[in-house]
Amino acid sequence: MVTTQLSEPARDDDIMRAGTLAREIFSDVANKWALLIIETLGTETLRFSELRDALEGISHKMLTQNLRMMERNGLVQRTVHPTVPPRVEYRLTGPGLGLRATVDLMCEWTRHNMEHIESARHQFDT
Amino acid sequence: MVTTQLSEPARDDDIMRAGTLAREIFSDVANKWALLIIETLGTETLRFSELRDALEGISHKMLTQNLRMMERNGLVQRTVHPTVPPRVEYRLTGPGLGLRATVDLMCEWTRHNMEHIESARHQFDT
DNA sequence: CGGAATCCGAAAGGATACTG
DNA sequence: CAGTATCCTTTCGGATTCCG
Repeated sequence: MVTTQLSEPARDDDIMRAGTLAREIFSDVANKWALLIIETLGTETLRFSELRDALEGISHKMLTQNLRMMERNGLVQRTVHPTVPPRVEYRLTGPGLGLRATVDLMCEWTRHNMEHIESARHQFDT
Repeated sequence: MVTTQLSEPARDDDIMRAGTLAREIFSDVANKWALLIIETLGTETLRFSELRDALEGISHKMLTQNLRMMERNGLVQRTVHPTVPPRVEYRLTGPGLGLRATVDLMCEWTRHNMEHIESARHQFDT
């Protein structure tokens, strides 16, 4: 019985293999709310409530959850002003801004292709 | 009582508002498996089983589900060869390849920033 | 082989209430 | 105002089985 595996051709994106750090980060990043938060923040500094209002449809819980995760990954910086009532502001870090550039392109792609996609859907649904 | 709202400054990414077609498409696209499938397909033509093997960790069900959705959105083309056993091949369409360009950048960003992210995580977890 | 359908446990996510 | 915790419903997603 042969249990040793012949090593694969090792494609460049093999780095996205399951269980790798890259795949884990990608899974954090490649989710609807995280990307929309990045897009909404842009180059601005926004308060928690401003973000919540801008991101229609997000719940209080989802917003805090995603902001925590993004802060942990060093994508957003969280600043607490010790006033009363408290004022907490969020803004993208350097890496966050870098990621934003790619998200911008994805949004641009969406705007540019939505007509085509809609017609593809209608055609498929028959 | 004033119920009419003063119209907002109308930022450009207001197009991603909840309930819009753009937001809906973005939600389809901005998910882990869809993006990994796009990245895996690249410019190749792959069979269902080849895709499943390449995408470590995806289940039979998730793969079909995502491929159906992506086919419906016109991102992938599905070709059935009427042989026995059947042979089904997938490849990115024009729009799919366009989206792939942005996903490539996102993967590149991940590779480039993973060290920084990992240290940010360790620092946060204290 | 690729796909559909079923079942079922796990996880996501909303609503609410409470705290500093 | 921002955040946490709790409860509870919905959805996700894996395992399995059957069909072309």
